[in-house]
Amino acid sequence: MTITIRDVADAAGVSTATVSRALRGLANVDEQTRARVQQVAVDLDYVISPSASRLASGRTGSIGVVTPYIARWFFATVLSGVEGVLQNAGMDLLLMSVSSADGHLRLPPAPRLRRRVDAVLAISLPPDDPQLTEVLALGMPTSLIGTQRAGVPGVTIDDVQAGRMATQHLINLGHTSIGVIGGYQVDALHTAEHDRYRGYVQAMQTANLPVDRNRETYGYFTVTGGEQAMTQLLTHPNRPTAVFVMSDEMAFGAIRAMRAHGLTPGKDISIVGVDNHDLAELLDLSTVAQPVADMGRIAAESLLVQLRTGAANSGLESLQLPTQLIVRGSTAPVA
Amino acid sequence: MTITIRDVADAAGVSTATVSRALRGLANVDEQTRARVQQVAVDLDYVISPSASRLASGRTGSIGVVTPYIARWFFATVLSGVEGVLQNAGMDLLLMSVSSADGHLRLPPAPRLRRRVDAVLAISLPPDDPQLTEVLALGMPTSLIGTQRAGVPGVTIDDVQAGRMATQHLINLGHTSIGVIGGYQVDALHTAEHDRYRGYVQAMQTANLPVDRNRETYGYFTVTGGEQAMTQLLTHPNRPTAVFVMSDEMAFGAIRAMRAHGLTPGKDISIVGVDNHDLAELLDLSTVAQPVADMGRIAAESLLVQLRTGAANSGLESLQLPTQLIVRGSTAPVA
DNA sequence: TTGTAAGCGTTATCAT
DNA sequence: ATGATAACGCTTACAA
Repeated sequence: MTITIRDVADAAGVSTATVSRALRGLANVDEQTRARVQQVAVDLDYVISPSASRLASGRTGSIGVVTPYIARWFFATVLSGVEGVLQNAGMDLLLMSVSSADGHLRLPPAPRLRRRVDAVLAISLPPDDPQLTEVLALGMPTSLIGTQRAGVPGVTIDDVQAGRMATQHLINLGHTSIGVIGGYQVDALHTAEHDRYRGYVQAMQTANLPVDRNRETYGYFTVTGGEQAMTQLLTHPNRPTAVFVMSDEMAFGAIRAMRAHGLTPGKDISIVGVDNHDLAELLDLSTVAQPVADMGRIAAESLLVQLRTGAANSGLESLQLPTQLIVRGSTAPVA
Repeated sequence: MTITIRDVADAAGVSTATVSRALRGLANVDEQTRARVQQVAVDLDYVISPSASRLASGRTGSIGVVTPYIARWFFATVLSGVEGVLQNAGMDLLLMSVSSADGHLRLPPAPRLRRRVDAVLAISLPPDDPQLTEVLALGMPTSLIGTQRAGVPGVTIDDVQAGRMATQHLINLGHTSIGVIGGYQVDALHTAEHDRYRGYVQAMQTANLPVDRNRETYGYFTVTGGEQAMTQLLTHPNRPTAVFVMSDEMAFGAIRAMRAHGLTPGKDISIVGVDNHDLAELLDLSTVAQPVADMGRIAAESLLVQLRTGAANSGLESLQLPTQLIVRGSTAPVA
């Protein structure tokens, strides 16, 4: 019923081995033969059975993308970059979310990944995350996006620099009382937010400005989280005149909080975010732009290279992409 | 090296057949035996080979999600709903984007889907799209999200009603000169935008208001597209006093265009969108909310049912989820 | 360059 | 309830 390599072989008058070689573009196949086989395959509307191929070859031809979120801008944008590259390479993309945020108790990714993918792409998993550790223990090529871990290739931006740029921008505008809205806890090691915080501290200290932990809040990288964090800052005794927000989405929330308090971004308090979200321009938000889709593309390509090279986690170390400060109306000289 | 069902069978002192039954929870297995087998499997850290299982059973245990976009809010949100359900059901999610928007000439989905998934979930593919037709010709269970096609189960909202609600809201506010920003071409049959347009026309005609095609523009469902469309409307001889925009993202662009012209949403021109995008509230945008993540969840669940029932496209017809008008500051009584 | 044939690790049929 | 064993459809040494 379903047509197999056997049928193609018979129709083309060759062996299944030759069909296999011809169709996969291997060398050592007479071009005449190859052409004939290809033609027959098309005529018969032959489609290879991935399962059989995988079983026989040991390769799955698919890569797993592990991400804590799907619907958030950063993750969706990275994912779209990854998808483009993988589809182009003829690889299957197995999408797997890890995160109990939506209530479900999810199985750890490692067991779900075993034997079903050739490589893994992990988006913004904290480098010390035990789930990540388990995945790495699987021993397959792995690439990290947004975070760094020794010995594992990946793509990030220079988060320290991003934090420094954003903060320095505020300092340059004359601000001395500068607050921070982070994600969860800036103390976690090696995460993007920690690095961004370090950049903030560097800039402040270089300018001999006080780093006041009372002006540090967390917005959980969500709009509403940012709104709450900003509200907290606004109700603080001596509120900051400027705030470095570690993501645009949180900054959007912060802007909303300001409006609720009758305050105008840029005019009353300066706000600078990170990402250059699609809507940052619309909201006139100053931000440190990062090439999100490119991060996905490049990480995916690096993974394909690892796969071809055969060497797991070899050679390619962590790559840092450039960021760019984009000044808009949400930041202005201190009154 | 890699441990197989054979190893488990030997260690448990049973045949591979029994191991297979025991581990899959089939009936006709002594519970004592099952328990022992399970224990051995755990001890040996046995993981089934999906390829072998698929080859032998003919089922892939994975479903393909076909979408034109990944990074756009609606699609990413649907996708996250789908992913949650599938992961919960132990199904693999194969993500496949169709769209030449990012430059790549992509292979049609049907050949890429054949023999590698058990079912397909298509997000917002026009019902008359030849690619969709090819996918359906594959004869596997398929579910549509956001569009309807005779004989194919799916989940949508009542787009006619959505268009009517939005428009009627503007009419209720006293507007008589109402423009439209659609996606591509509202003439395409059965697409969401066509239905929304029909709803608009219904409302206008019921109110004895003129439907002026000069006040119909297209924003390609993007922010910048919406901006351009709005700009076009604004530079029109007699501009509308209110605009029904078929998606929030386009509405965001429209708002930006208004600002560029020194106009304020709600005050100078009323704007109502569709979606209730995460940032709609922030931008004070009135909109017709649709339960996007739910659409993904429900469609995925319906697909799982089809898979279990075994009947392709049987029973379950298209399901419509309720929408809700959310009134915010971007719509106000006509001056 | 091409063919032969032994796997690859399950599932499922048919006995027992 | 359990066991033998024939598929499942391809890849890949090894031969020729």
